[in-house]
Amino acid sequence: MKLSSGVEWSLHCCVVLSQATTTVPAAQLAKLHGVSQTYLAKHLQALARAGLIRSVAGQDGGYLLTRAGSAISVLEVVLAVEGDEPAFRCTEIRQQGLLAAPPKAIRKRCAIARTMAAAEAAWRDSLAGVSIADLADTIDADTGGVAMPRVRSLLASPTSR
Amino acid sequence: MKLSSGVEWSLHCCVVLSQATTTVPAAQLAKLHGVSQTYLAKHLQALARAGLIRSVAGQDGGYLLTRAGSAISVLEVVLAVEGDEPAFRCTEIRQQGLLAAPPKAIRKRCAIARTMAAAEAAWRDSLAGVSIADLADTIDADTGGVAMPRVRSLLASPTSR
DNA sequence: GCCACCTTACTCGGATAAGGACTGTCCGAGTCGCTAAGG
DNA sequence: CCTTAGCGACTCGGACAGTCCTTATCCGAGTAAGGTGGC
Repeated sequence: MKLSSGVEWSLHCCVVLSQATTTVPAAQLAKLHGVSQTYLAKHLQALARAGLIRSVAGQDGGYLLTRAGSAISVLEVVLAVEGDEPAFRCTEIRQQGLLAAPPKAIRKRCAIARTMAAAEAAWRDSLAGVSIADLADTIDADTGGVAMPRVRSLLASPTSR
Repeated sequence: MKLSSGVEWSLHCCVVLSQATTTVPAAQLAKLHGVSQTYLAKHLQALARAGLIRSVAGQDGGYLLTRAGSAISVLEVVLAVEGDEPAFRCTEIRQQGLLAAPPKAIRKRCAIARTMAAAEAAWRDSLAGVSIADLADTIDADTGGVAMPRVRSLLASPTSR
């Protein structure tokens, strides 16, 4: 089990975008975080397809959040990048081989699949309870109120544009 | 995010092993579930390395649980197959690029990493609360008490041996 | 002075290679049970 | 009848290819802003 590195990148980018008052190009987001510009673009496109961010083409274009940071959960970002398919996929082993279960038992979902699904639901609930704004607030608090003003300052500075 | 199919196989095998009174060869476990014999062996070896099952070589050899099914959690099986590394790995993006955080902020772990870790902890807690014996009981209940006796019967029959 | 058009530069978007992990397979080393011979 | 040595077959264990997904990259289509010429 491994999460794509794009999840981390996307979450950081969403926090930055939540501080922006105008569009931010993908190239600038890449420079701010020191990651591959072209590969980050791929993940931003996934976020755009999911409707979390919106793209503006042409001069002075870039990306912006479609909603307030407080209205976007971490779960939405993770699912947009990773896909909404469950991590555990039941292949119905119980219907194969010598142990093939009688049709009567097929009424209910496989107990193992239910157990794994319950765990994944707990994971999703945990992520659904945290918003992008919460992340920004926490990061700001961790740095004594320095981080977010600095982000806004860098976004406004024309040098990195 | 995708879990290895070996997780599903291993869990089913552990349920079967919890019903066995003697060793069960890997080949038989594969036939019971209709899966690849050689590939299943790979995952069983992982379970053995984790100390969940023990291998017995030679004639009438095979695998057996090292503990009672009630003393083995689903989480242990999943971690044995998937590895105990967390799904989300923080690469410390906050220290890279133009947004490189001041050293003062490095005292605490990245807020994003903490959020992801908390969700993963919830996932693990959920899986840790279910044992192999619980799975066996649930499967048995789902089938009206037919499944587990049938497993024991097939394990005892010499035809599949 | 105002408007329309054009040029320009910048942006995203999808199509295109390289690497690594999961999936699947094979054969060899080691071990236990059975057999048979000897005491 | 009991012990013991040898044989045989069965078991696991690690080493070896195939395929899919993640990672990384590139160039082309589209678009908005700014400048320019005409009215």
